[in-house]
Amino acid sequence: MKDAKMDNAQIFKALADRSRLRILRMLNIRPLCVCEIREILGLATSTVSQHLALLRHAGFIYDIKDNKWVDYHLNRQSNDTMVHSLLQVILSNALDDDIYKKDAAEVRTVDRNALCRL
Amino acid sequence: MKDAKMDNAQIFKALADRSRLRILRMLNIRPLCVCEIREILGLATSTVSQHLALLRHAGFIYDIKDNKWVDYHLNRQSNDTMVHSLLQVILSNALDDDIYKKDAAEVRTVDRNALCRL
DNA sequence: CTTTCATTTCGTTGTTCAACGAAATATAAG
DNA sequence: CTTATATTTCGTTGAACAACGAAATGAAAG
Repeated sequence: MKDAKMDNAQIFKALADRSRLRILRMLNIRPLCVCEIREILGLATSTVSQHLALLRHAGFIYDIKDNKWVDYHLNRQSNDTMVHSLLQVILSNALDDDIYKKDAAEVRTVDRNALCRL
Repeated sequence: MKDAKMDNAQIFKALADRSRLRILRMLNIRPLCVCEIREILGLATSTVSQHLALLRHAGFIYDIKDNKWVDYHLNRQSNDTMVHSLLQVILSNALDDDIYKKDAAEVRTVDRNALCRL
């Protein structure tokens, strides 16, 4: 079942949060599971799950159940031109955000097998 | 005095509102004063003024005092690459928004001399 | 089948935000 | 200078939102 087409303003609302922008930019490096994102952002699991649901409804990401974990992927081929263009803008301006470098480093070193014992 | 450089998320927050998106797209047709925008959006003058202040702080628009009125202009040459790209995206997707056609027609017919007697 | 564990959903709480009208400001006209 | 008018600022109110922990779900492991 497909997500209903979203209002322009709702798409921007999905992006109007620092944590969600960080998530999108981290997913550009590689797909991540909820607990990896939780670890890097330092938020409660339930909060991260909420953020991911919001981004998914807006069409920016999708999830793939992989036995134990749920992997979240960037939706690079959105058929919504607004979503597609906005994703481009966000990713190409990642380096302007001071926290991005730190997040990127953590994405590369985080190990889901070590940390997912909440 | 220049506006301080804004956080990425704050820039998106400025766009995360239906009325503000409508304003940006209307200003793409021609500069407008507060009371013209108030008339088209059907909001209180103070509310419109607030929206305009927000968009101005984020760098999307600027204002020019013109004797009786304050004209708001689209800032098409922002030196913030994020702001510049986002404006492009918003304007080029205007036709996807159902209300845009109606707003555009009103922008072309509204007469500030007739309506600015609040 | 029961336990374990990753994730989602639910209910709550404090904060942010959009809206308004009233008061303040600023500027043009009389 | 005084009035009129366009806009901004202020204070308030109700709605939306981000955060949390607890409870529910669902799937793999024992």
